[in-house]
Amino acid sequence: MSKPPLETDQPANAATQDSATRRRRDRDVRESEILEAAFSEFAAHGYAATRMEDVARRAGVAKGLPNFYFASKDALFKAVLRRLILPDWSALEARFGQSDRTTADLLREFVALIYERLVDNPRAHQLLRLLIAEGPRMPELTEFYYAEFIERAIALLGSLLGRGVERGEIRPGPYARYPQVIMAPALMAVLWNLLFATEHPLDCAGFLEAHLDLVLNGLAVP
Amino acid sequence: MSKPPLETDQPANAATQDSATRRRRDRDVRESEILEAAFSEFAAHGYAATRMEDVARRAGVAKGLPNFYFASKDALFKAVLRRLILPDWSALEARFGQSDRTTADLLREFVALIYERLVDNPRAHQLLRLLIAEGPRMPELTEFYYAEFIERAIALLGSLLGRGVERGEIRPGPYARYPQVIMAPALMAVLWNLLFATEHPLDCAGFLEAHLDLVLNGLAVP
Amino acid sequence: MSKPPLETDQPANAATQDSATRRRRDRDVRESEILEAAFSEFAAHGYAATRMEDVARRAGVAKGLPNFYFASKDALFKAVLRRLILPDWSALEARFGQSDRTTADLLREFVALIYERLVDNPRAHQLLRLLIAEGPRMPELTEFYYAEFIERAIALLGSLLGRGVERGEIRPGPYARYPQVIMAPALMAVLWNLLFATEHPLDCAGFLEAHLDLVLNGLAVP
Amino acid sequence: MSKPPLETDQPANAATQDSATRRRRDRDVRESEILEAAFSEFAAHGYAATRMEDVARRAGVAKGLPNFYFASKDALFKAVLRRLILPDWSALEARFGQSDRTTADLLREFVALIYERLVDNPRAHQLLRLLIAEGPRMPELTEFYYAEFIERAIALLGSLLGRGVERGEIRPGPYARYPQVIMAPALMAVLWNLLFATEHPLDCAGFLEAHLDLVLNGLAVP
DNA sequence: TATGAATGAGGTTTCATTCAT
DNA sequence: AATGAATGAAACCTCATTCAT
Repeated sequence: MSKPPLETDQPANAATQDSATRRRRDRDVRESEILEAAFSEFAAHGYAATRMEDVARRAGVAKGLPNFYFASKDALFKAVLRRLILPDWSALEARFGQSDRTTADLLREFVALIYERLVDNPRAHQLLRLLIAEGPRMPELTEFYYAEFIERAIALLGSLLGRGVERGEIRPGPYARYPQVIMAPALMAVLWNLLFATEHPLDCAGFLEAHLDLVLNGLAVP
Repeated sequence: MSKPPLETDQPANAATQDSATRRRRDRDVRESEILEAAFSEFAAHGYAATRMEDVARRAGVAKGLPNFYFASKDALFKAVLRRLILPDWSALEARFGQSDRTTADLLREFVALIYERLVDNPRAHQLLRLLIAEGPRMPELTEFYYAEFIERAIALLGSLLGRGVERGEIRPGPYARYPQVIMAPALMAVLWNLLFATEHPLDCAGFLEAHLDLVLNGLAVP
Repeated sequence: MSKPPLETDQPANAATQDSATRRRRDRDVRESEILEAAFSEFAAHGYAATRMEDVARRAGVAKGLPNFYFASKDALFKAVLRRLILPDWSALEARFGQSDRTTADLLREFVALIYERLVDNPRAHQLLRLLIAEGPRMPELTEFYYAEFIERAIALLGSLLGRGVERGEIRPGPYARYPQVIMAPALMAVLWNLLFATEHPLDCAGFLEAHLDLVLNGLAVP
Repeated sequence: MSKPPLETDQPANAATQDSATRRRRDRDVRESEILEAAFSEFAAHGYAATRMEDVARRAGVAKGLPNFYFASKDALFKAVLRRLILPDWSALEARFGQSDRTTADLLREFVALIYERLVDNPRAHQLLRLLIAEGPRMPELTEFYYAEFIERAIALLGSLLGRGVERGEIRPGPYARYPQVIMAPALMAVLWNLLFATEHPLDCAGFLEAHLDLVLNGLAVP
C-alpha cells in the first residue's frame, strides 16, 4: 500500500512508452525485487548473518547488482525497513475517527482488524523480529516505527476509549494513560507465532475471542 | 596435593583447599566470567555480529581463552543461553500453589512478581531479544525455554484461574483456554522496554496498575 | 557480445571469441596458474606448512582467490595431485607393446625413457615427495597413483620380460614375480636427487649406465 | 643401540642411589619417553601437522613438559632425528671388513641383513618418510644421515665389491662407481612398504630372493 | 620438577565491495 | 545496466609457548 502499483494500471501503453520510461520502470521493478529478496533474507537470518550474494541469488540477479542499486549492505537494510511500512494506518484513523457505533462495536472491529493485519500476517512477524533484533543497531528506525505506528495507534486507541468514557459506554480507569494495554494480547499473539508457531501453534481465532472477552469485560461499566 | 597444606589454621575456608580444588574453583570462576561477558556481547549485538575477541576483551582475558573453555562460538552461545534460566520458577509454583487468599490477591501478587522479575529486569529483556533474534537458528533452545518457562507459567496461571472460578471469585470465560492472555500486558511492557526504553521510557508502576485494573475488572464476576 | 570485435583480422584466434568464451578461458588460465603455484608451494613445504596466502602470492593473485577457485586448502591439494598425472603412460605401452627388436634393446630404451621422464624431471621428484609425505593423509591418492602408474608399469615390464624369456633372449628367474626390481635403481636415483641433489649430486648418465649394465647382465642367459 | 641401557643393568642398586642420581635417571627416562612419543607423532603426521600437546599426551605427561625438556618444537624434532641413528653400522663394517668367505656369500648375508634391519623395520620406514618430507626444512640432518649411513654403506659395499673383483669372483663393471645400485631393490622395498603396504603388501622374502638373484647374476663373471 | 591454564601470533575462510568487460 | 571474477579486511580457530602454582 505504501507503494501504489501505478505502473501496472496501463498495460496497453507499455509499448508506446519511450525506452527511457521503460528503462526507469525496469529499474524500479528490479529494485523492488531486490528489496523483497533482501527482506526475506534479513528476516530469516538477521542483518549480520545475511549475505549479499544470497540476496542477489534470491532476487535472480548477479552478485554485484544489489551493490549497484544500494550503496551498501547497511543502506539496503535501511531501505528494506523503510519500504516496509505496514498496512495503511491513515485508513484506520479515518475509519475509526468518527462514528455513531457503540464503543464495544468499534473495539471489536478494531481488534479484529489488528489481528488480521498483524497477527495473521507473517510479514508483520518478521518485521517485528527485525526491529527487535537490529533495533540497537539503528535507533532511528525504531524511532521511525514508533512515530509512524505506535504513537498513532495509541492516539487512535486513546481517542476511541476517551469517547467511550464520555458516552458512558465504558468505565474510566488507569488504562486511559496506557491505551496500549488494550492491545497487549495481540502483541502476545504475534510473539507467540514468532517463537513457537512450529511446535505449539496458536489458535488465533480462539485467542482473539479471549482477548476481546477480557478487554470488553475489563472496560465495561460495573 | 602437590602442595602440602601449610596453612591449616582456618579449617573452613579457602586456605585449606588444596591447589587442585583452588584451581578448579578458579576455572569455574573464569568460565562464569566468560559466560557473563558473552551474554552481554551477544545480547548487545546478536550472535553473528558478536566477535569472540570482544567477548574475551570484556571478560578481561586473552583472545584465545574463550575457545579454550568453549569449543566454538556456537557452543559458547548455547552455553550462555543454557545458563541463563530465569529466576527460579518452582519457588513461584510453591508460593501460589496452595493458599487461602482471594484470587484477586493472588493475581495481584503474581503479576507484581512477574513485573519485578521480568519487566524490571534488563537481563530478561536481553534474553527475550536473543530468543527472538536467534530462535530460528536454534529451535531446541526456544523449545527449552518454552518447556522451562512458558508451559509452567501457563499451567500455574491456569490452575490459579480455575480455582478462582470454582470459588466463585471470578467469572468463567474463554480466557481459561488461553491463560497467558492475562499476562499479555507484562510482555508488552518487556517489549516496550526493549524497543523504546531510551526514547520513550515506560512508567512500569503505572503500567502495572493499568494492567491489574484491566485484568481484575475483566475477570470480575459481573 | 558486450564489446564489438574490433580486431576481426585473425579469424581463428582469441579476438573472435565472444566475451563469455574469453572469460571462461581466463578462468581456466587462472585456475591453472593457481594450481601451478600450489604445487610448487606444497612440494616445497608439504601440506601443513604451506600457507594459502603464499600460494596466492606466488600465483600473483589476491589472498582470497584460491579459496574462490577451490573450496578449501584440502580441495586445492587434491586438485593439484589429480592434475599432476605424469607423462602419458599409454604412449609407452603402445611403444613397447609390440616390436621385433631384441629384449635388450627394448629394455635399454625403456629404462632410458624412465630416466628421462622421472629421474631427470624435478616435478616427478616433488610428486614423489608429496606422495610419501602426505600419503597417509590421503590414501585414495596413493591408490590413484598406484593404479595409474605403478600397476601399469609393472604389467608392461612383466610382459616385456615374459616375451624375452619366451624368445630365449633372457633367462627365467624369480624377478618375473617382481618385475619392478628391474627398475629399482631408477627409483634410487630419484630419491637420491630428492635428498642429496644439492650436496652430493648424482651423475645420472653414469648411474643409468651402471643400472643397465647390472640389469642386462643379471638377466642374460648364462 | 645408540643408547645402551646402562641404568637398567643395576636394578638392585636403585634404592641405594642418592636422590640426585635417581632424579637424573628419571629425567633421562622421561626424556626418552618424550622423544619416543615425538617420533611416533612426527612420523605419523609430519612436522607441521604434529601438535606438541599430542606428543605430551602420548608420552603421558602434561602439556607443557616437552617444552621443558626441549626448547622448542623444532629442537624436539631435531633431537628425535639425532637419537634415531639406525642399527649400529660399525658392527657391520667389522663383520664384513675382513673375511675368507666368497663374495657371493658375503653379499647374500649383507643384503639379508639390510632387509632385516631396514625393509622389515617400520621405524626405518618412518625415518625415511621424515627425511624425505622434512629434508628441505633441515639440510643438516639430511647431511648427517648421509655421512653417518649412506657414505659408509657405499664405502663398505665398494670395498666388498672391489675385493670380489680382485679375487676374480665377480666381473668388473660400471657398478663400481655406484655401488649403491646393488642395494637399490632394498630401497624400493622400503618405499613400497611406505606407500602401498596396506593395499598391496609386498612379500619381502620373495622380493629379497629376486633381488639377490638379479644382483648375483648381474655381477657374476661371464 | 611438573602441571595445565593462559597468551597471542598466525593460519584458514568468509564476504562486502569493486571494477573490467 | 548487468555480470561475476577479483580484492583484502576481518572473523574464527589453532596451537607453540609461557608461567603461576
